[in-house]
Amino acid sequence: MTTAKMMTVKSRGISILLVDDHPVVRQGYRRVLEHQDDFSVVAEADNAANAYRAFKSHGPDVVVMDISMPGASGLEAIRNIRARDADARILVFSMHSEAAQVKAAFSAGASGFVTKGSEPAELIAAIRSVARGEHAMSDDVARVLALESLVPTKSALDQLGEREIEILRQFAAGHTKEQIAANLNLSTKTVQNYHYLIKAKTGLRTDAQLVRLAVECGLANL
Amino acid sequence: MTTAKMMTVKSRGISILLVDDHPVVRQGYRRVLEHQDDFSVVAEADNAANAYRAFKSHGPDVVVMDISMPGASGLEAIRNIRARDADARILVFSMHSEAAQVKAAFSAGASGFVTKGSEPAELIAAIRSVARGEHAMSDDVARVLALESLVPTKSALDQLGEREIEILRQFAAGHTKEQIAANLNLSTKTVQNYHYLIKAKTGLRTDAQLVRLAVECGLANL
DNA sequence: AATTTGGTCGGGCAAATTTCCCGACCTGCA
DNA sequence: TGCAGGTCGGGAAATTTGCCCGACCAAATT
Repeated sequence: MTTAKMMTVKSRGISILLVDDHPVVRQGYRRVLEHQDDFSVVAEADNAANAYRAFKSHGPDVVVMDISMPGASGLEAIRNIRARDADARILVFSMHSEAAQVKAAFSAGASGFVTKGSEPAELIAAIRSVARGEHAMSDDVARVLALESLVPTKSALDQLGEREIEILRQFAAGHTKEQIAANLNLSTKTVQNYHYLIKAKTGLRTDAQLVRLAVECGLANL
Repeated sequence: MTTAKMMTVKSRGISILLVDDHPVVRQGYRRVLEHQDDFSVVAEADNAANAYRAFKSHGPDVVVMDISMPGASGLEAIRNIRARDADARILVFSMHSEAAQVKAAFSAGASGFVTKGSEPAELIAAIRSVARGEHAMSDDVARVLALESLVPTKSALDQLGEREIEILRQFAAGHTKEQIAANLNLSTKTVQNYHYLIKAKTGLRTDAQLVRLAVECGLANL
């Protein structure tokens, strides 16, 4: 819709904002990307807040963002950026390729999703795609998503309700059932019941497995 | 001891084997490192087994390795490589900087430890150091290690016995107490007692917190 | 309007587990 | 020789889990 203003800023290349909390990793991407003649990394950020600031001041064509960052979720950053500019093109670049995480990213407003397990060429192609206003994802992500759209609900997480997910998140974060109950204004018994329900629905037996599930699905960090 | 053979291979630069399970990340490092005139990345590997093979066939001056890899632990890879060549120089390049993980890496035979949160210059300097046969670590790692050598036993893990650590590891991996008991030829009761003891010693209350502790200390992956 | 569906919230109760405390064994060490 | 500390498990009370149930409410169906 309002792509005109973009055009005025730069006529030939694709300007990129890099967001990742690891300096060396950022440097690496920067070199990989700048090896392309038409790419130019105009800014970097190491957290969600700085990403938003950098986006405001540089208005890059594409934001390449690692969503697993300390503090505010990368999803938050995506929402913030999109709230300010509904035309922003954000390509998330993640370690994992859980269907739930991918969906969350897209529904937060991302235009693409590439895993760190992809070949550099895939990343580069994806950046070109989202710069063109298209959506893009790496092959492995597409496969996971396709597979889970065929098989009823393979992802184990979307068979969980809103409340269950919230409790799982807090549980994985290390909170006691009493703390969770207090946080959500529930009785301890209810939290216990949810805890049981979550295990029943996911088929998991151990609390440790629940934590791993939560981490894999991007509900918890570390 | 056997540094002579190294000398014959290349007389001027530092040859490097890159080990990381993410292709794009590897590409990034490769570019960062090859930007240095005297560095040359002679091989890459995406897991522990390939790392060992690549080391055998290329005999690089320095191995730069991410230890958080799927399958066999990176620590295992370090031990394997050092078992074959006690002179091998391995620089581990990790996300975390937990004292326990750092110690584990060094006792496995690593020559250096740099976190991904470090500046590229630190990585480069560290590679030069270990190539010279010295030990190296990034500032943040040094700080963590120094701090924990000053404070009695802050690291929560070294107050745990051998057996307790093993049980914590298996527990964090998602195994049931019964499975753990079976694996170690113990009664379920004993495993329960250890589980209780671990929580008592670490001051942790929740199973989820135990998992996080284990992951932070490099006992478990993911 | 009536009903079905599904998420949320919690009580109840038997069975299982946790929480502590205890004793026994073995090893290294002073 | 004796003590400290890691390993292994029993016992008993307190707590939690596993599973089932009913109640409420909101949205979707009929």
